[in-house]
Amino acid sequence: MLDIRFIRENPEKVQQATKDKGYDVSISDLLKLDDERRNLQQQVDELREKRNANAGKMKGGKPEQALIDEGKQIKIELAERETYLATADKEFNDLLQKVPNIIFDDVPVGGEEDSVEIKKVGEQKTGATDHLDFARERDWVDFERGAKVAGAKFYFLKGDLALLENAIYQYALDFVLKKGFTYMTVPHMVNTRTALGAGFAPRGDKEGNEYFIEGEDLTMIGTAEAPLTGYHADEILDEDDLPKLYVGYSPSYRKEAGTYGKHTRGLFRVHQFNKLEMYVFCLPEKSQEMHEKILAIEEELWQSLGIPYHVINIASGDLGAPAAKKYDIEYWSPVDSNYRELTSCSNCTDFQARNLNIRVRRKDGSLETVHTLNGTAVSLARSLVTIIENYQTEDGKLMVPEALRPYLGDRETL
RNA sequence: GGAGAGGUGACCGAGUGGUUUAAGGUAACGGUCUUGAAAACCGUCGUGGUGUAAAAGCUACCGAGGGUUCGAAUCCCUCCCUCUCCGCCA
Repeated sequence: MLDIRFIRENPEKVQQATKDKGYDVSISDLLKLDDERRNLQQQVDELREKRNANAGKMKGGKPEQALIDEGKQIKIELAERETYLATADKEFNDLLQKVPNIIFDDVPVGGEEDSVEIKKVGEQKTGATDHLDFARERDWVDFERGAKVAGAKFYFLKGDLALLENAIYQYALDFVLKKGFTYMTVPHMVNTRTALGAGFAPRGDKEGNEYFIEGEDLTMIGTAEAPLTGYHADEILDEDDLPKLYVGYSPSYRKEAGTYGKHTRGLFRVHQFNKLEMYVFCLPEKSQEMHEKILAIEEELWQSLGIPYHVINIASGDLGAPAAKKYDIEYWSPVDSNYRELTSCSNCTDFQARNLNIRVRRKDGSLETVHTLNGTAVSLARSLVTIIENYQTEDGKLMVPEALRPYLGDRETL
C-alpha cells in the first residue's frame, strides 16, 4: 500500500496513476475517510486521557464512589466512540488497500499494446517445429497422463527434456550466484497476510490466479516472490546490510483460468512450473539503479544461452498494483515469427515493503520503508519452449546450447 | 496429534491489578580523557497514530484477537508461534 501521508500531499498524482493503471478508486473519497477517521481518533484519545486521569486519582487509598461513577460514565462514552472509530478505520483501510502503487514518469501510459520496445538483440529466424510437436515426437512430455492424474494443463516431463530443465536450472543458478545472490528454497504456501502483502489476489477473487488450501489460511505460491517478500516482514534492517540479494527456487502454481487462446499451447502456459526468481531489498534511492542491474543480469543470462530477444518497458495498464515500473524480456519465436514473454522484472518501490512492515535503520538513526524488486532468472517451462524453438538442427535433433553442456554430461545434441 | 513450559523494545532480561512515564544490562550514537584506540566516566537512545514551523503535549502498543474492571504487561477466553517430552514419520 501507499503511505497515506504521500497521498495527502500528492492526491492528483496518485489519482492519475490509479487511472493510468486501470483501477477505479476515488482518492477524494479516501481522503474524506481519512479526515473522519482522524477526527474520531482525536475524540477517542481525549476520552482515554480523561479515563487515565480519573484512574490515576484512585491510586493507593480506597477509591471514592464519585470517582468510580465518573469512570463508569467515561467507559460508556469511550466504548461508543471506539465502535465508530473501528468502523471508520476499517472503511479507510479497505479503500487504502485498493490504491495501486504510483508509476514512474518514464512508464508508457496505456494498455498492453502501448508497451515500448527499448532494445532488440539477436537474429530473428523463422520456421521451426512447434515445441509441443517436437517434444511429443521424442516422448519428452506427457500432457495426457498429466490430465489423468491432475487435470488439463498439468504434465510430466520425461527423459532428456526433464534433464535439460535441470541443466538450465543448474546453469542459471550458478550464473546468478556469481552475481552475489544468496540461494534460498522457500515455503510453497504462504499465509494470507504474506500473499496480500506481496500483492496477490485474495481468496474469493474471481479473477485471481491462486490456488488455496481448504480449511487453512494458506495460498499456494504463484512465484517465490511471495515468500521472499515476507521473509523480512516486521524487521528493521541495517543500512549496512543492504542491498539483500536473494534468489529463490520453487514451483509456481497458477490457475490461469480463462486464458485459453493465443500462446497457451503446450508448456507455454501451464498450472505448474519451476522458476528461479531474483528478489532484492534495497535502499529507496538505489532501487532504480538496481532495477537496471536486474534487467542486465537477465539479458546477460539469455545472451549467454544464445536466445534472440527484445526488452519492453511495460505500459501502465499492464503493471499490476505493486509495480512502479516493469521490464519484460520477450524471446524471438521462430514458430510464431513474433516475440513471446520470457522473463519479467519489476521495481515495486516501497509498496510491498509497507504492506509487510519492512524498514531500514538509516545511519542517522531514522527509519524508512525499504524498496523491493523482483526479476525472473529462468522460468523453466518457458525456457524449454524457447530452447526447443531456437535450437532445432537440420537432422531433427535438439542442439544443446554450449553453456548448458557441462550440465548435461557434455552432450552436444539431444 | 497428546502433555508441559514459554512469547516483554535492535538484543538480553525484570515485572502476578493502581508510584511502570516498561527497571536493569548489551549494542548503537554523541561527549570527556588519549598521539590514536581500548577501558572508564557523562549524556542520548523503542514503534505507530495525532499534533507542531520545529518541539511540547495527548494516545496506543508487552505474540494476535476478544473479555472482566473505575483502572490490565499483570486476571479470564480463543487462536498463533517457540521450546521440552511422547506419538507418527521421509
